[in-house]
Amino acid sequence: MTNHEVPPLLGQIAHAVSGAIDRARPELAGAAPVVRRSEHADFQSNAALALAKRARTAPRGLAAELIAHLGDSAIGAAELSGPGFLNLTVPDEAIWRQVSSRLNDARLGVGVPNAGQRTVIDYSGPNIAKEMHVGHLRTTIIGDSLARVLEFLGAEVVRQNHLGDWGTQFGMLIQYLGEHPELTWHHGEVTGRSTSAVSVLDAVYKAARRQFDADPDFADRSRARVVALQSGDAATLAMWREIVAESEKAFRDIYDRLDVLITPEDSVGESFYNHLLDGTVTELVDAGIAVESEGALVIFSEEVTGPDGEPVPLMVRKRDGGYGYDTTDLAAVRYRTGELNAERLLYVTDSRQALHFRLIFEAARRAGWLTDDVPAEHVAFGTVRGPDGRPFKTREGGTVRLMALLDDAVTRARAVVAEKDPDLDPAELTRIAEVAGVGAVKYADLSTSRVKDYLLDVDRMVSFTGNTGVYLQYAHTRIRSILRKAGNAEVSVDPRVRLEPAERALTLGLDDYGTTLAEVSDTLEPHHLCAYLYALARDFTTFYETCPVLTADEPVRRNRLALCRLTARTLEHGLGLLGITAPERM
RNA sequence: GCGCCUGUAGCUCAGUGGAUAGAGCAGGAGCCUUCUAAGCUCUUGGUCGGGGGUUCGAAUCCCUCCAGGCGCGCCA
Repeated sequence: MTNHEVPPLLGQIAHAVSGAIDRARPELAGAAPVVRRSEHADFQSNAALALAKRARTAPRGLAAELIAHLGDSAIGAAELSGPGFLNLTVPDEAIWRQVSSRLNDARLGVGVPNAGQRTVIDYSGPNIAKEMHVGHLRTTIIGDSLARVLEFLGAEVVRQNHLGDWGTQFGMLIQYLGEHPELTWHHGEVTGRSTSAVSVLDAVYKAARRQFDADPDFADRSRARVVALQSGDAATLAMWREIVAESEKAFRDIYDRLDVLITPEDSVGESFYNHLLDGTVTELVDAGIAVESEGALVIFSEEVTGPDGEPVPLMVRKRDGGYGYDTTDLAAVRYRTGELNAERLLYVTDSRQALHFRLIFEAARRAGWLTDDVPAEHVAFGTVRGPDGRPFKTREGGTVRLMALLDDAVTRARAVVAEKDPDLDPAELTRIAEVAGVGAVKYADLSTSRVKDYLLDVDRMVSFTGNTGVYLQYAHTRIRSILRKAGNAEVSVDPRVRLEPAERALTLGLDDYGTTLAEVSDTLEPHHLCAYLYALARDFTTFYETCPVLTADEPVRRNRLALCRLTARTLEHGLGLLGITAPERM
């Protein structure tokens, strides 16, 4: 196994066309070669069309010049077509060698363009003592996939789970629990998969809220409890810590089941920043960025105005002297760049917070915590809606618990799997149903562009036909089946074998993997990876239908086995970067 | 009022200024003595919200209008 990058053919071709441009028209040196995959050949270059005007010549003539200057390159054949397209074909041998090199590389020949880039990703961020619901699904799944992709591309990823673990609501919760010692809410005391300490706490919180609104004496005691918490009263803090710990156990169950990589060590909640808030505010005041207004301390935006035409403020310190989330987020930027040495900051939250982060980033730049070479990006995503187009809710109008959604998906997956293969032993059935059900939920979420509202339809997700996570898993198991039957032997490639059309499409697709991952890194859109893997699985299926593997004569058989192995590895790896398991059989 | 986002087939969605706008689902017709039929083949279906403009070329870039969603100081 090697461990170095295998440059994609597309890049090699682009380089060759660039060279031709430089030689044919030195005054155009450096112009983009505009090379793409093509329906009419392996690749096409549209450079002549784009450059004809600058070169003061007809596109077809310029295209012909480029062909003449291609010289000795990776290109096998270049053909002039239409108004000035260059149709470029790569020799079969060169394509087979790509397969061979990738197969022999531990990283499938993918490079590390993000090498060493310290990237802080803020995602998931559930609230302590509250159930995780479908609203947390997107941030958790998208953030986790991005973390995996960036990490694979060499970035030093720092996950930050910005837990909602601080605030006045804990006063009433702690007070209520203290007044009701008969309540059982600890992890060990609560049984059943769909109940947990946090679901009990969620209910307790609602009860506390009701009493808070109805009983002025309790409200007073709760306010006193908030003061006790903030001033560090030992007993109150102990209770708070217990609540946080119990909640984190429940989150852990969800994260385990979702198979996401975030760990307790990544939990850096709002409370963590408490000791940094005073310093943060002082710095902002000293720099003249934060100013007093109506008794509060605010930062007025220099870019955005509100309904009254006045600059929109960030609330740095409330009139009552307290700090809100604006201050916490400012402190977090300062900490992440100053202490964690972040070179890239990502925030995976819903799109409604777009203005908030715009203001935070603007203020952080003015304060010098963010500089031009440290990009801070709000990785926004749309609202989760139900099949009726309205925000996803239960029939009663409540939020849908994430664990209940997963239970539902897995239960339905189990029914489908049992129907497809009635002889499956129960343990295997359970395993496959889990992987298929959870995979379906994740794939459905990751496979559309983030920013649009996301329509969550469990029926559609677990129908398991067409463009779903299961299609990819199924393609992978079919390949594994072939490889098992072939004895899982080491494979080698004979580059002299002629490529069938289906093999050609598959190999050119396999060559695009690293390019696709780089695109995900640039756009922070995991759906590009989904689309890539789906196309790859389709290309494999066409190959599977038209090119027999096990019954083929040598050396065709060996080459096809190599293609199977590389496709299986690419699918498995790509699914892995989406956080989806690729089982051996299903 | 201002700002951000969205508008592509009946439905859900792709679509880096390039050749005939693509998938899946749904509808119609077929394919299992042959590597897993969770699959495959064929087929029906489009004024790319409307109108201008830039360009040899626009779903894509610019302007404008329409429709929907979200946001705009003491909740996160």
